[in-house]
Amino acid sequence: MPNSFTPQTAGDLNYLKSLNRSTILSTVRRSPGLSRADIALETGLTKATVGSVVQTLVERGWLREGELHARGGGRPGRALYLDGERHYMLGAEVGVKGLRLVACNLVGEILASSHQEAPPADPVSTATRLAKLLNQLREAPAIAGRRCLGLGVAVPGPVSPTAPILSLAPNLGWIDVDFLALLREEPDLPDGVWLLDNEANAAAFGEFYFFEGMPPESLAYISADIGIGCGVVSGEHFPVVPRGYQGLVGEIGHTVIQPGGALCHCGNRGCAETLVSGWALRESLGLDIDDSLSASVQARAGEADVQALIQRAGEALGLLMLNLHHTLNPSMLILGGSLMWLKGPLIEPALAYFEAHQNDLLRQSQSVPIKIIEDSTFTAARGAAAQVMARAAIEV
Amino acid sequence: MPNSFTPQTAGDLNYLKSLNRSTILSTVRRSPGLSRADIALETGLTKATVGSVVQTLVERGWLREGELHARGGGRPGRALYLDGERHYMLGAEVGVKGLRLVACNLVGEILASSHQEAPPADPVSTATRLAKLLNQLREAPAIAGRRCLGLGVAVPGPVSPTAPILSLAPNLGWIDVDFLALLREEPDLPDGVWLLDNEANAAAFGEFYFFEGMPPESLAYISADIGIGCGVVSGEHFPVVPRGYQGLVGEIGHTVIQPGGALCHCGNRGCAETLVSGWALRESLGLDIDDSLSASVQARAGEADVQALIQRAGEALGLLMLNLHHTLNPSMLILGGSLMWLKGPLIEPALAYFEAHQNDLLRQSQSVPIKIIEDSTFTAARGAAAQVMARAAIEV
DNA sequence: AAGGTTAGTAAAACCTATTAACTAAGTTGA
DNA sequence: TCAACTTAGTTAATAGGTTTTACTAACCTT
Repeated sequence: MPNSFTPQTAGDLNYLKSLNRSTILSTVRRSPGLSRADIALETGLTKATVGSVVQTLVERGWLREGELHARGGGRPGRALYLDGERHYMLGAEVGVKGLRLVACNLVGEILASSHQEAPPADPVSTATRLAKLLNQLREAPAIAGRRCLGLGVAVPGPVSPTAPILSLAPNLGWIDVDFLALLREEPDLPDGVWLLDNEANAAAFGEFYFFEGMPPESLAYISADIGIGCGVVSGEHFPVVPRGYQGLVGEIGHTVIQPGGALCHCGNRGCAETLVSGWALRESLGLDIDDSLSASVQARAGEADVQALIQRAGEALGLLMLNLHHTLNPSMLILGGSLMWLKGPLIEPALAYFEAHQNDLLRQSQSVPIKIIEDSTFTAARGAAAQVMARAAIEV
Repeated sequence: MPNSFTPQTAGDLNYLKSLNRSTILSTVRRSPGLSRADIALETGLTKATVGSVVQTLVERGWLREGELHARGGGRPGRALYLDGERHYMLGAEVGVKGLRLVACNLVGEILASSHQEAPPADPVSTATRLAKLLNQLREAPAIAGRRCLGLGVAVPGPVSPTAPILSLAPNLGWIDVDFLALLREEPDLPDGVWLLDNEANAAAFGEFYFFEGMPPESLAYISADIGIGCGVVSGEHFPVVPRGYQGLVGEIGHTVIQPGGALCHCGNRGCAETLVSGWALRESLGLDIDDSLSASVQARAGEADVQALIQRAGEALGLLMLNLHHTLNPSMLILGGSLMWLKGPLIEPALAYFEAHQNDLLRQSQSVPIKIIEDSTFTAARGAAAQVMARAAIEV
């Protein structure tokens, strides 16, 4: 499974060492500023072990020592943080409307980014185009002198769970593309970990991995764009993105929520995507793929049928959120994707529907936090970079 | 997390030893008859390690040596199997219509079973009733001389992911019941691992853990009974059942598939359970909870509206299966629960709907195997026993 | 300034898997 | 029939990691 790491079988002691290293790393990532003693307490490792592991991590540029913090009497502990200065990861998204790239550091800060709004053509030329942009990005002064950990690429379609291959991208017209292989043909790209993943999965992973504050137990990221996808993540020290048998985990855009409803481009009727998606809304408004949906909607905001259309789309989104809750039951929901540019008229009906239809099962327990990412231009690209970091961390 | 084990952080070397022990155990469980050398090859451990671990496992009655098998030249390997003679696990299901109990061995064979068809009253008296039945079961001759690994209890409602507490069983009228605590008050029950889980989760786990032949990567078990639930399992050596934030993973009966449809007992409209469930079908046919659904349906099989009702229910089930595929995308689907007694008239429309609505995403990849359990009387109880074994195995 | 408290380090002991060499037990073929 | 070969499994020494234990460091309280 080239796209995931689950430490499930032992082997040698190296395994244990690497396990401890990444456990400590993830402990600091989840709560920056812990001291060696804190880490020992939290992980169950001894102070001595933590001390020696931290030393190597500091030497290799993954951790840095921070300020002292005194707590009552006794020698104050030395705060530890992920070192944001010595490494970077490249993340890219091949989106339906263009290419987006970021370089970010171990803390998830974007050091440099670029985007080029022009739909990808065929896979080969897109690889060439992306390679050029990547090499331009690597010239950025903020990156100078850092080591590159690798490159993650997010794509708009399911990726095979057994190999890093994009199996189908309906909105690009690509089928079974080994995009990383194409990229490898390009000159001057950096070594390191190379990963390919679905755009929603990558975004979900990034939001979880670089979560500000203590991350939830699990998280679902709904990507509302041309189509509707969803990525799921959970796992304390080793966040895992379930992919499923055919890489279709979270393809909620094609769950049927209106039997006998409108015809979807997938061939079925009543898919969620026929009610809420960039594709369906553009269709209903008579727009082209290149037209700005939010601009058009804003321009026609006064028209009753446009209002009703967006309202219905919002309610369908709320229903999807509810169904997701009764199926995957994540600890947190994040809404992202270009549809978020529609703002209140779409989002408010969605939230209202979600709130109004909490049933007995949900009502009695703590309600689920919902976060909305208004501008998710680089969310997937940064998420792909996060996946690179997670993989590199276990090989430190 | 008393209900799950995920080996994620290291600690000491004991951890590693136990990890290797249960890895080897699960390797033999998944492919019975392997030799020590085979295991070494498959797990990546050395022959020496495998040899010593296998020795302790044989001594402790978890593995037994079988026949020799010669493959070409060279010394023949000694086949290894799980030892079905020295241990047993107790599994029980507190169902809406009665109590079901099994004692089974490490291979998943049911050594003894009993069921008592009378709806559970309040939690306390039910615990007393179950305890009596358990102690009766333990007198069975097939169990004599074996060590009991523990007791697993399956219940018809979501279990809190943080504590072994049944949060809500709408069909029993129970709320926040600590059923294991009640059981512990009863005399003479055996020690060992005690677990509580949702009935669909337990069934899913059991079907996965005791799968005949090589188990799929992941599996979803749809429990079609008074309500509709679903359990999911995946994980090679350490199968994991995701529970979610509030224990609602797989509560697909309350996903909405017909907005504005019939009123569900949960308060919402158009839940799947309003179309396909023992509850809704009895309602439509004017039956009591105690009436046999399958008998009534068979008696009225000639009536057109009954036929249509069952047909619609089957189609709703097929739609649920399809939506599940676009959300959790398991490698295998298993259908169980008392609704399966309705046989062809329900199942055929479900399978037909599922087949007919495979969309582009599904069509190009290998289709998903579907297994139907006609008689799932003891499936959940045996699954609960399987969970006990899995837990006990990591502490061997 | 002495005593108390917590943080972190150093060296030895310990434990487990590996390595490498061995024995065991079958098949093949002259 | 027997030597050569091949694969299975065991044994003893080694290596590599974590822990234990004892220590030093550094700050606060009185």
